Amino acid sequence: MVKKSETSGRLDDAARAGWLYYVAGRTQDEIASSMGISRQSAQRLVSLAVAERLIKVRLDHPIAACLELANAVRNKYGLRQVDIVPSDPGAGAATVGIAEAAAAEIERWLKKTDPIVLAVGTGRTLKAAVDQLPAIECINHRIVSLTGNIAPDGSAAYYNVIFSMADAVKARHFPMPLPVLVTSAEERETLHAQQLVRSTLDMSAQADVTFVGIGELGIDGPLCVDGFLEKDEMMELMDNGAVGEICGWIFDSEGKLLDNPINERVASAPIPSRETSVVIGIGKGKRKMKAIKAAVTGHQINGLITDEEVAEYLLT
Amino acid sequence: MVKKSETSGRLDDAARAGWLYYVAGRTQDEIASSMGISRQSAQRLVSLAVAERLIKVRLDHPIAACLELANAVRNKYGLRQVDIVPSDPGAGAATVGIAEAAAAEIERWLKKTDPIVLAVGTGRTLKAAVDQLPAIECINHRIVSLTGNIAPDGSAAYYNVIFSMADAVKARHFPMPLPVLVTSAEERETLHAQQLVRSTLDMSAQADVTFVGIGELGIDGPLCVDGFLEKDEMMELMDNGAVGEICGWIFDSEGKLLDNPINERVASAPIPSRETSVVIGIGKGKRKMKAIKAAVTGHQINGLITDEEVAEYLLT
DNA sequence: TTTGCTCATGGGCAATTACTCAACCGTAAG
DNA sequence: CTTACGGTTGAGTAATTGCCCATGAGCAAA
Repeated sequence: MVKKSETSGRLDDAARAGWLYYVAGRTQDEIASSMGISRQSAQRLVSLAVAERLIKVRLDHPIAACLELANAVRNKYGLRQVDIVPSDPGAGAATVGIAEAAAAEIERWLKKTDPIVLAVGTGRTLKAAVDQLPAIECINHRIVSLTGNIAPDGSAAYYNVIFSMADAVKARHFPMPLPVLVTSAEERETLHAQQLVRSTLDMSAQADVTFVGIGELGIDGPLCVDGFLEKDEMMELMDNGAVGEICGWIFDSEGKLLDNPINERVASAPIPSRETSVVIGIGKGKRKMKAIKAAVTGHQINGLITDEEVAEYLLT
Repeated sequence: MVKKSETSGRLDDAARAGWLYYVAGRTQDEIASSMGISRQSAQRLVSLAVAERLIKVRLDHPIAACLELANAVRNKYGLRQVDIVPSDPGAGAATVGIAEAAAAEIERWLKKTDPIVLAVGTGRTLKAAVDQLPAIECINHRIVSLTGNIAPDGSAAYYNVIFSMADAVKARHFPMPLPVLVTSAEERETLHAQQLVRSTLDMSAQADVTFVGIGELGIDGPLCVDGFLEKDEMMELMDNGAVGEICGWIFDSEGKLLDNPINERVASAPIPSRETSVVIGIGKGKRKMKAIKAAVTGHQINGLITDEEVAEYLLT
């Protein structure tokens, strides 16, 4: 009781201070005196509210330039939905902006009243987006993971986003109790034949909407950084024309899935049908340009959330 | 074309600047140089984005709703201070939450360094609040009771809170050595003329801040339960339009003190001026709704601590 | 009880932001 | 051509905010 109530009491104070500051527009001095604390403490509470992600900021204006780019990209590649966020010239964090936009889009789907199946892939950008989600209750929806949640070392993979999502969203969650890569095509068959896995795979195939991160290849790409592939395996893949991956499925610059030993070992569910559902890819930045272009060219995805920089590249 | 596109172009710029500022977290200087404008112009664009409500800020915490309600109630009734605590739909205890909030507010006043006079009324809620107070030493302050401390049967009234307060707070205390109700207006005159009573009454009139419980009428209300009024007296009062009481002072649904024999026998000090001091009423729950609405409507109080349920009722 | 550690606090200061004011630009009316 | 006006700009300045640091309270281990 003591420790708990004190901690949450502090968060309550942070929320109150943050509200007074951002919503009511008071200065930190006013907040301090009205809450009976020092200005510095008020400042700390406000920044705590930000750090704890209690404060959500969203921009409610279609910036003309981004809208035009989005239209052009949608038409050129025949996508169902495109969101472009402004590029941040100063650069920096790879998920600034795009995470908020993706969160807004996820939220839009979750707020539907008709029950939906929402599938999620993996990736740092998607994780950042999910972290932006507010608390939502949507008990009618089901959320299913396309990718396994077990890393090469046997631990739960950090960037498996479905668990982060479960923190914020009250809906039924279906993780995929598999490694991301298995040792052989035969092992994959065996594992996928299990009843529990089978039903999750079936559900993912019925997804109404899917959010996936788009990963670039290279020794700095997620597959290597997270230890799924060795450096030399990666080099060989790239020599064979691989440029990107979604949920571990590796594709070439045409967006065709490669017919190689790695893809035979990917235990992820297939990317849901682009005919019957909306599959939204998320990614931005120079390093992902080629992968994104390939994904939209080969129709691995039919929706895209990215930034101006990538959008302009897609239009060249 | 010229005027229109320039205006919307300006809004676009504002949106972009606002995005860079709030979402990307860049400084106005950085925004200025990246957009090729002066720092002042960047600042203007950011504030324009706020003024045009392009920037939506949301606080993702249960307390946000309470703060919104508090603001609305404060504005609607012209109150100086409003605190709203979350309603606890499940639990029944009438003092859950509100007591802690009231205690925090009392503490805030007691921590002031300038000497103040703090007046207290009576009531179960106020008692519960005072029980939440930590030990404080504030020898510069004076605490004065508005109500008598003698019950109808001659015992010390349990819900006279000043004695509970004395347990926790080291400050000079001034109880009111009177019954709550006397037998006639004449007796009240006589008692109030006593030197000791006189000086306490004078002090209460100078209160900087006052905390009072708001009591509902009815045969289950405090005046009946504690034996101050008989059932038939209560029925008659209610027939005459009485809906609530503060320190025994009975008022109608407009918040006007009733001109009746009961009020002539109330020995409590008058409620301190709402012009010169802060008078904070405390109460929550369905049964007190009418009384609370009357009290704020008739400006018997200019501050309020209550719960969401009552706040919503006050706004209808 | 002492010691060492963590963490919240408030003071102080530098960075950042908001506001005021005079000047300026383009336009339209006289 | 002049004048008045609405709106914008940059400079300057006051207000506000972010951050570092010394301090002290609280607490657990010795």
